[in-house]
Amino acid sequence: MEKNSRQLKIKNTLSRKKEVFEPINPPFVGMYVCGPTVYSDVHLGNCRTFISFDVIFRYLKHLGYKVRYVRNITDAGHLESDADSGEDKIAKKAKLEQLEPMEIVQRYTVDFHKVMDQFNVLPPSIEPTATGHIIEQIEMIKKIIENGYAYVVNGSVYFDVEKYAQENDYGELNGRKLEDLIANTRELGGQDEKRGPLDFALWIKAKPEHIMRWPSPWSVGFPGWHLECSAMSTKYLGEKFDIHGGGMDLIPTHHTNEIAQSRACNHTEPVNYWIHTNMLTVNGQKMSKSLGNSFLPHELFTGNHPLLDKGYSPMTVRFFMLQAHYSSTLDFSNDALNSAEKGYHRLMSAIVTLNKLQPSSETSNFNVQELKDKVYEALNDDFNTPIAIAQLFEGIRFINSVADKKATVSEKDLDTLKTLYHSIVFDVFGLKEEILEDNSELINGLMKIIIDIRLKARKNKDWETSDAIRDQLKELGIILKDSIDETTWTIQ
RNA sequence: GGUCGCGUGGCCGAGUGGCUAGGCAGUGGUCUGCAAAACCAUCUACAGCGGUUCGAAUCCGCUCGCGACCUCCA
Repeated sequence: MEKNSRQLKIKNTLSRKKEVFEPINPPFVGMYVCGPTVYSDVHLGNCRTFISFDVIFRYLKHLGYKVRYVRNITDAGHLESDADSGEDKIAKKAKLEQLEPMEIVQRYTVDFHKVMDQFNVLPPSIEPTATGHIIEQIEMIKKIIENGYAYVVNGSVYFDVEKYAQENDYGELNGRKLEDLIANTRELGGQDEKRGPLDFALWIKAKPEHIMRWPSPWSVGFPGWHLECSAMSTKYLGEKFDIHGGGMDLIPTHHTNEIAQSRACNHTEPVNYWIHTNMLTVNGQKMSKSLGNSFLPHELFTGNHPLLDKGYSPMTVRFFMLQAHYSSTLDFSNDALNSAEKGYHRLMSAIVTLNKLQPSSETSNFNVQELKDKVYEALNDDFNTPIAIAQLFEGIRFINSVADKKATVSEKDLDTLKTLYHSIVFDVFGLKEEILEDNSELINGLMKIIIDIRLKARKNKDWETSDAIRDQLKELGIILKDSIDETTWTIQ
């Protein structure tokens, strides 16, 4: 393999270029991803982001890096609007349902974990919560004030963007000029406390009716949304760490402000590589809660949604997402999901076939090493899973041909193939076998008896009986396949 | 309005200067009692116009269409 293709390259939002990945302290890698705000069910767009970063996490580990992956839970401070005057999302929901805010947080955190588990997303190394880090956030605000980048008004603390922008490039992540940003700011009510239109809250004094509140040097109140990520990433990954990720809709405000806060506090660029995932779309439009076109995971799994013909399994959906690059929009449709379902089954059954394969010759009539190189080349090129999958499908044709005795494979190549498919498909892509594995003695014994009876019927050309057995088993979800020398079965 | 991005064959979706992406669907064949699966072959492309180049889906310009952000959103 070329040395080039061995190196992992990452598209960095900061530079807008693909850069060779060089961790600060190899083999350690610090990665922070903005997690969910747990005030309602996760929708599928969120899931796409977490699945994308799960693959990135898995691949980095596969390459031998020791990754500390921090993904937060936002359980306070996320307001309804960015005017810093709206209600806290959690508190609002709590009021609506007459529950403690922490009951809301608990319910949707549990639900979130359950969905992540269904998608076979690995838990992060650390999953810190905003409410668990109020002290860290207060300390950070103190420093920012000391450094002169924040001011206090009526018990609330605001970040001074214009002051910051005098010495720093505020728009370095979103590529916009300060004047343009200011020119495009809408006049919003409730902003009278802010000096500049781009200033944002670090600490917000709680109104009397606000139920989520903590004491601070400035007021009894709560932290601003952007602050938690800066405080927690600094605490667990240091003032400067390797990778920060999230959905691309976080670029213009959340991540831009995160950088500003961190720099204002620690005087250093906090992140080397920014990775942003693109949106999931429905009929070409961004899937979002406010547009009402979002799917909940369980609606997708069960098919219980007006836009869906049927349900699709978590692994089908995961595979579907991996067939597109994380940085492209991905459009949701029944046709696309159906194709993905079939493709996923083709991949999985090829692995079952591969597991049973025996070396058939001293040589292989397929370049297995080249296949392996191409798969890694693809993944090293900014985690290009669609290309890697395409390569795996090239290999599947070979695997099936060997099984059909139309091609040969050497022992060494067979080993390489098995290792490649297992490590990429299961370890890196995080896919798993969904077909029910029931290898109990009883079932296997029963199936052998049934297949033997049917075999006799077939030898006697009693097609009526043999077809009846096959049809009735199919109704139970057991699929029989007659090949030349044997009949195999699978449970679906 | 400002900033940015996109437009690929029936559908999804890679690819950024010259070599078949891939999946699903279709067509023909092999295999098969049939079915399924599999294998082989094969069809449908690069929004439009102009430019650069020996050569462009790929670079540049214009036009048209779509989207994202600028308001909470992964």
